[in-house]
Amino acid sequence: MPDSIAISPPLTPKKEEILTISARLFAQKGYAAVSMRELASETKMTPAALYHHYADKEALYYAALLHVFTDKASAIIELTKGRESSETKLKNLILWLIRLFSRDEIFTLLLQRELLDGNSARIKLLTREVIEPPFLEVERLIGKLVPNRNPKSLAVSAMSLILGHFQLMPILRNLTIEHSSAPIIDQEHALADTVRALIMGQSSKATETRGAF
Amino acid sequence: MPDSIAISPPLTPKKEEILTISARLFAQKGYAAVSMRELASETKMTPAALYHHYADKEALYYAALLHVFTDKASAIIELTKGRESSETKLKNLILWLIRLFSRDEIFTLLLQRELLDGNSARIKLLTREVIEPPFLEVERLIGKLVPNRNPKSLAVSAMSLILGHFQLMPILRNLTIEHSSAPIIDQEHALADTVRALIMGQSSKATETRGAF
DNA sequence: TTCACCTAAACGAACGTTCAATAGGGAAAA
DNA sequence: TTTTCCCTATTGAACGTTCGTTTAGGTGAA
Repeated sequence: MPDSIAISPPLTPKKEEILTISARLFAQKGYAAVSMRELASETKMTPAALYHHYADKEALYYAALLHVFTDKASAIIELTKGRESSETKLKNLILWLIRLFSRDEIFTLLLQRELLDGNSARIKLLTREVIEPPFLEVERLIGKLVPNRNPKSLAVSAMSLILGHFQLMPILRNLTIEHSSAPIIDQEHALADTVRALIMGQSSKATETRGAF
Repeated sequence: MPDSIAISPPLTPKKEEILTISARLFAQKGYAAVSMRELASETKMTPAALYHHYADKEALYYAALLHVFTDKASAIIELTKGRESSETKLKNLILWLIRLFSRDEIFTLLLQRELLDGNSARIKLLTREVIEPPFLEVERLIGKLVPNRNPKSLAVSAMSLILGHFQLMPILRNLTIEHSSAPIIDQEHALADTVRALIMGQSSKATETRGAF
């Protein structure tokens, strides 16, 4: 048994640093708008040194995607194994899912860009590593809690609501909404309440007590 | 009084053709991934001819944005002036909003890209011309129909749900969902039912009769 | 004649990428 | 211990291509 658990990606510290910085740049500006020279400059290397670690720009981009996406949903297992009620599990799962996006901007940006420009293989990676695990668990809990409705379409709606919320963020700042001032943790809980209301099919008073987004 | 109503953009047919083709390319590949030579080739001109009509690439891109976004939400006036009940108005408004995205892929792609890369001025354009008009009307109707809840946060959630649904589309094809086969008009109504259920705070049986997405 | 519209050709800059050369550090040989 | 060797990591420089853009000149309708 090896000391380290992560044996799948044998990343040297240097490679890890490259991928972290590359992921940030690709997330902020998009694939086509980032040059190898800029990546080299940010990682304090020459372009030629970059090519020693990765065959070309696309390989570097894909490695950065893997670095950010792989095992992103692995923490789900913790949430589903507990002794809590299904209702509590769903609540925790939704909150965990929301924090996945709200607390990792680079991850969220890369995901949004991949949804626009990802080819079939990359969309499959995204589905398998990020979306599907929480989706299946949400669907399972809905089947238990709200059996008279279609769990699949309801789970899709829940994911859409969460994703759409973060997609809409840049516009919310222009809609004269008093949300921005609220602490992040309150915004997370408010969104979680809305998602739960959508699933349970009843208005939760919590959205009132917690205020708007 | 001129014959034509649209006096704001005095677009020649040639310019209109340029903008239509440019909007398609920018929507499909993104600003940085489209070259002036490609735009010239698609419009059957030389690059230099393109520069006769637009000062530079950014001006052309912004003009294409204006062409696609401007007055996109003007049809709302028709929906709000009628004699129908507020409930019917809301229903029609939601359906109209959904069709805005589902029946104009170029518009939807440009909007999603602008939400990622748009600067402050462009986000404001997007807000003013596209998002805010239906948003305010949805908010107003919610205030009438569900007065005990926060209209603003509920309207935001409705918009998020719709936008997120189309953002999630590429992944739905990988989630083994039986939705894709359904006619577009049924998908539109199913989504509309979900949005109304979110607003009215009750599960609508319609999502069952119409099936999943 | 004029002027909007177009062309061919080229500009310098930036792009992705390659290559020969070299520095550095640990293992192997002396 | 010292020397040799080797391999990884890195460099400066350059390759050819494509980029956004400009220039000088042409064409055809009013």
